[in-house]
Amino acid sequence: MFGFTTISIDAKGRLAVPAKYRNQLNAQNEESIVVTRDPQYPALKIYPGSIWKSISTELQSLQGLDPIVRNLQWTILGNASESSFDPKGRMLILLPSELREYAEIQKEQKASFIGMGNKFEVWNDKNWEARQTGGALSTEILEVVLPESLKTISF
Amino acid sequence: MFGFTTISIDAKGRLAVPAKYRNQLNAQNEESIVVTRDPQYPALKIYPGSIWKSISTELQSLQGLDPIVRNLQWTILGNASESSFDPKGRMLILLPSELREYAEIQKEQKASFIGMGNKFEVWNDKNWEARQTGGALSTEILEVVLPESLKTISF
DNA sequence: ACAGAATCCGGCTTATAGATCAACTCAAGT
DNA sequence: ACTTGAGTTGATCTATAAGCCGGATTCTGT
Repeated sequence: MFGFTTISIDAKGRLAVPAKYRNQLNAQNEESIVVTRDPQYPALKIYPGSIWKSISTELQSLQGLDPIVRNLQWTILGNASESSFDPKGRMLILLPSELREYAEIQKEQKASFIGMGNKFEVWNDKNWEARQTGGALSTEILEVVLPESLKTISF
Repeated sequence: MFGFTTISIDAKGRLAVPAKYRNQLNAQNEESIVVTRDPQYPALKIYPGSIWKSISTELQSLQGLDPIVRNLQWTILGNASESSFDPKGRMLILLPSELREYAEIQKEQKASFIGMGNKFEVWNDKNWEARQTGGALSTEILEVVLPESLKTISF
């Protein structure tokens, strides 16, 4: 589940998961996926159900006194939205408007769907292109110094 | 799997893997290969399936909030494209247009296919020649300072 | 509570990109 | 010179994305 595809967001703010990834998700018996914020960049993360389960469990189990940890819990857990396959094995995700805003993705626009192995990212395609060529994003990159407790989680 | 061959990209942006390498891949029971960006130079990397598996697994497992790590994940995982042998044992790879652009390889042009042992590289043949003679590439080389966590991965 | 409006969700159709299949030419070796 | 295999080009076909439409459901305002 690698590589990227340019997809279009329809007039209703929906995103269709590209078939090549869908097929693999089906093959792995994944029944749902979860969309949430990327904690650093103006982008969205998409996790297959099983991956989400382990990441969210790990995040929840962390003690909540460290401000960075709490922030991560809010942004990742608090913005999660689950979708599942339709009876024909297709998947059309309705991106909640807060997530669309966060990732600067408008309706009827192009977006980049990026396969990162066990998870995916969705970018406004202009931002993705800028990233690829080393250009500036419209939103600043956050500098994050991670506490030890997070070093083992790969978001 | 060493040495280099000059190959040509056809009008549709396709690349045929030279027979001498193909045969060795077959002999090693490799069933697919993965093309992706070289993280430093305007060139493409081609990994046999098994090699790709270990590299991509290592990359994914790295903690994902470090900007350098994420950049590597994006460029390597996010640009990967898999191909497999056809029934006759031949292999014709369609190079995605973004990869062609990145490596400055145009349709109907020559390219250099370089065997590096357990992986291959594909260069615009002018750039390859320039590299060989110490001349300047048309695109600057990126300076990359690798964090310790990446020192063990041989891309 | 009801009506109207807006939003959400599924089905259908069509243009297209990409994968497969096939054929031709060239080069090399016997 | 003939045969075989490789490289290259061309053609076809299938799967998919995306646009469109209509029905259903929820929300809102009166």
